[in-house]
Amino acid sequence: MGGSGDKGVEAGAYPARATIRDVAARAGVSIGTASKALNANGRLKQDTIDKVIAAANDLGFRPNAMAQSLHRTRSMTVGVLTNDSFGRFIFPILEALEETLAEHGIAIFMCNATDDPQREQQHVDQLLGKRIDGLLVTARRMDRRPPIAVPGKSMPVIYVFSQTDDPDALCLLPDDRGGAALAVDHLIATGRRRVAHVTGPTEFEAVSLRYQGYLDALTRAGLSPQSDYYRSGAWSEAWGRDAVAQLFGGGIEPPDALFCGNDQIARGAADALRERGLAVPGDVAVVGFDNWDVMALAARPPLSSVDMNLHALGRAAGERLIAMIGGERLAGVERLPCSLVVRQSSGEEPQSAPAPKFQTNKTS
Amino acid sequence: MGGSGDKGVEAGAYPARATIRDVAARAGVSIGTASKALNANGRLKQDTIDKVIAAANDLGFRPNAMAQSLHRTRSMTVGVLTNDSFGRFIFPILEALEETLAEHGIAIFMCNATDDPQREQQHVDQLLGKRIDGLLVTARRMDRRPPIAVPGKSMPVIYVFSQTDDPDALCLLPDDRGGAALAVDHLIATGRRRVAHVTGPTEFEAVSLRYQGYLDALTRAGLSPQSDYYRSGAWSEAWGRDAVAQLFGGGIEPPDALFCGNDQIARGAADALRERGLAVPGDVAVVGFDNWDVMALAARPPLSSVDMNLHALGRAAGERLIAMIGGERLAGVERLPCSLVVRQSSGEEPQSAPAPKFQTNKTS
DNA sequence: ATCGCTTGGGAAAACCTTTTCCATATTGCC
DNA sequence: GGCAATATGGAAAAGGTTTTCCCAAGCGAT
Repeated sequence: MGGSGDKGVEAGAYPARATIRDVAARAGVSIGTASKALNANGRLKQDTIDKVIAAANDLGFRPNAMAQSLHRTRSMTVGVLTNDSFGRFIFPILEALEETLAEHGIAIFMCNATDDPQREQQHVDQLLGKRIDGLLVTARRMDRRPPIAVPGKSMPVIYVFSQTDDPDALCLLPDDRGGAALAVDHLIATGRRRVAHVTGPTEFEAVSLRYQGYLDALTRAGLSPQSDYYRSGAWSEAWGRDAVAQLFGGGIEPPDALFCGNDQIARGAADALRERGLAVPGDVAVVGFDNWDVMALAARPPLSSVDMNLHALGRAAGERLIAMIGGERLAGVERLPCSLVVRQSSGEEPQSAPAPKFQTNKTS
Repeated sequence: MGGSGDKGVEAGAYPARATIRDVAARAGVSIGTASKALNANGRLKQDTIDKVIAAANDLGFRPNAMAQSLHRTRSMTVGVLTNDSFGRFIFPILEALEETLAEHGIAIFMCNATDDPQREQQHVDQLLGKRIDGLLVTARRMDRRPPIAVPGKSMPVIYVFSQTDDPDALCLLPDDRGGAALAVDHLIATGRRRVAHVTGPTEFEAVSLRYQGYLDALTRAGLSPQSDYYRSGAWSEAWGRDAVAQLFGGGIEPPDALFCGNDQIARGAADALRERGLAVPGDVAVVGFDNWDVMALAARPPLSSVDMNLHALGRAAGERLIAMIGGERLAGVERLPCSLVVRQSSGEEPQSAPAPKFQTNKTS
């Protein structure tokens, strides 16, 4: 192993990597021939091919992908630009995305702009220089982000878990509305009639979408929504506890179910209910949103929760991006189905069977 | 904006990006001159420079980084290989790393091997082809991972938040032992004398290191460790609650302080103590580890906790990598200091002042 | 008017690989 | 033995950029 001599290497420098020229020299052939042997391309004697491959192995040769890309049309790289610093929602998406793209031999340049437009522009410039074949943008979800300026529409751009106004862009999001409806359907199906919705700050689009889903389900069941039962606050456990104090502190008829905007609120609510002497799910059923294991499984009892299927979202993003790089034109907003994971906080009985999953219909 | 004609573009294809040849043609100069103008390199008339820059702007020209790297020695990219899927510990590290490298114009290829040695090898091969200038490896921390095989030691490799046996490699880790001692010192300094340690599975090196730090602090204070006070279990809230039941259920003299191996254990313990009618910190002080906001801030009361300063770790990793790319030879295990963040779970009184921070000494 | 210097800009090599086209050598056939 | 056809491998261009080297023109000085 390792046959490259260290003659002339200055202290501290790393040895130059073998080129196809070195391989050709060692095999005693021309570089064109070496290339053909390594790529099984031209018509060569088996003996020659073997010689070249042996030489390449001896030298630990790896073809220089940049030189290759230079006259392929593709660089086989894409950029991922996150606006928010990488958060817990982005991780599963990224993981699935990386997996999907790696299957196609595509590598990912990872950039983080932390909401600084200037840094964002620098990153985009750098990525353009790298000749990425496509760009994937994720951001905090509160606001629609301004579109990325790609000169001359020279490559496909996908916004995932984030949205923009550019009508030519493709945006991939979870179906918050459908997911919420799924949760409330389930609560109603298990006999609850007074379902309250405790959720996060109204500035989030997700909050209004989930509220819509909540209304959808109530309407479908012939129940009339009650304004006392809609409570918006922070995305925190503390708010979940506060909301329970408000809802169960007298003055209004207490709900028999809580659909919470996220798992932290749900967990806070569950804690507060227990501390009030109310049984979950006996007296009040609770369903959260996000299916964040750290919260949902640690809560007492474990929380039923809506799963946004972020892994599937990431995989879909990868597939769409590959399709677009291949020339397909996709645009618009695509919402992918959520699932409901039922655990004890909404079940009649503690269940031991694997939690059933229901899916929202995929909406385009 | 965007002057490149769309003549001859097939449906679905993306327009070719402008090259320096296009710029030169538009400015009426040779490509060599165009290059010099854009890089402020040769001796050119100001007028010529202006013409070239104008042409480049018109065309939205970005130099092809791959072509540039072809005859620079540097590709200005590094690889990041995670072994564990990206977890919550890796995120802050990555963020700081990205920030540090971006400041130096270095881009990151992100790879995830999910513990599959074959996928890992594929990724390394791909990265070698991309001619990355350096490689950064992170992994789950339980075990020392086998070293990455880089043919001919042709580039620097850093293991961050993970360790390997390769004596030539540099490993960057938090100083678990010092961090633990910091926590226990603090408990002792605030008057606690019976400090128990409730921690995670013994297979984790971090568990034994933190235990060492716990012993260090006790010894320093002239307290003799009591074996009943060392409890190892899972990294979960449930285990924190169980441990409290064991420690306070009778049979042994109850401790007056708990130093927990992570924040989840600490939170579970705090909950269990409260439910037993014991005041935190009045009767029992609690300190966690990780300073994971989701746990530490949501606990009642908010948890004092040891912070591993992962952001600093990521930044250090970036800086070391840049130094090594520059030719410096670094190796061995470097442990970076942890901090203690004091909140109410260990304070005498609820404090309103910003939490003080103490740092462990940096050990090399 | 000639020499030498400075200034401005072009030509071409180099970086690494692939691919097309050609040249040589070998074989088969008449 | 001479020809064509095939098998094999080389030469060179292309891809985009930087950089070195060189040439031409303009200038002042003698």
